Amino acid sequence: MSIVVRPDQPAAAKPAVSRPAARRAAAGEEQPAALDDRLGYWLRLAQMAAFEAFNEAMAPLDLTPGRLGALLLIEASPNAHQSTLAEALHVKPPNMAVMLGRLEQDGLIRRVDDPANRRANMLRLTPAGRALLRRARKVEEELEVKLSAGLNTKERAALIAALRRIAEKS
Amino acid sequence: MSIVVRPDQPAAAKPAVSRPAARRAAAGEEQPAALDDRLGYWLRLAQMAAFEAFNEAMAPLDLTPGRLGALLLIEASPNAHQSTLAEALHVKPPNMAVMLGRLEQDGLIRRVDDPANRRANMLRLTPAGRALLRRARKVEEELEVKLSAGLNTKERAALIAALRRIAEKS
DNA sequence: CGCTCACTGTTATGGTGCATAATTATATCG
DNA sequence: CGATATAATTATGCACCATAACAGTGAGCG
Repeated sequence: MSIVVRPDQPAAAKPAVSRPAARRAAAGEEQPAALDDRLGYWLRLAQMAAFEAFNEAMAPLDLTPGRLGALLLIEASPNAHQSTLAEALHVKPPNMAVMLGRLEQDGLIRRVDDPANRRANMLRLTPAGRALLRRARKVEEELEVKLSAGLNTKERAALIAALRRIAEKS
Repeated sequence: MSIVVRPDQPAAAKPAVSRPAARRAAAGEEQPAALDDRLGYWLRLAQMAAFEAFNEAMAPLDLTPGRLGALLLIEASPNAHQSTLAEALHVKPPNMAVMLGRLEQDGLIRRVDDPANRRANMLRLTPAGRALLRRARKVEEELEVKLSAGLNTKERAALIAALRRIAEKS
């Protein structure tokens, strides 16, 4: 992909104005747009591509990253409370509530009153939820393979480690 | 961050950091959290962290990733058309229009009629736009340093290359 | 006990980003 | 000329996310 945009017009007038001499020297030719060696920029584009691929693959299962994340965590930690889940998924409690409401309506999870704390709900997968999760895992594996195509195992691990360091910065 | 949620045990010991699936498997535990060795998952979290850091740093300049990207591209490619810019930034034309409208209102860019095509606008930075860009570059550099802290030059390059490959998959 | 305060979850509400559809003006081509 | 394509814009709707306000419950303390 090209970052530097070429005006349709043969640009008779070069900028001639102050163009910060960042590191244009390395490119040798025209000025690089200063966008394509930015971590944040590629992070954004990569995430968008991954998101799109995910949606496409999971559409038949009616799963979004958030929904799948919730199901996975509920499976891994049955009887977890909503607030705990919300924190783990970086979702605000109000939005967690509506999302779980939909999951429950779809018959994928159940909310069981916690006898030890009648304010709280314990979350559990229904059989349907478990079944969906099995299907999702297959789809997700293929997706992961596609995403990390071109990366060997070691590169992939390094990538995840790097992303993790960035993510855990805040 | 911990992926496996423990509701009952009040997380006696701090969950510490998440544990890679491999280590868990070696430890004989059978239920992996299944979230923390996913490219898509960490991509999302890293992007969120980067986005947050960006917003915080750029708030005084009233810049978003999109706005900054537009300014940078306009600087690099003066007289570019809106549609070209929209494509480069992965923004739909309608949204590009309102965004550029705001940039123009803020006195950062100008829309000049293209004499060769009276439907199109040629985009240029105003002096104020150039000035803001100078400030933004400084902020952005510090930000980039923070983001890639813990990564040496080579690792950073590898990370960007990997992200790029993912982004360009679609 | 009764009061206050913290917590769990929920609903209501608003902003923002992004997408599509429709509109206007211009360009291009048969 | 007339049909179709392009560039930009406006209008509109939706999904996501955040905050605020609320109801029900638990827990500490005089």
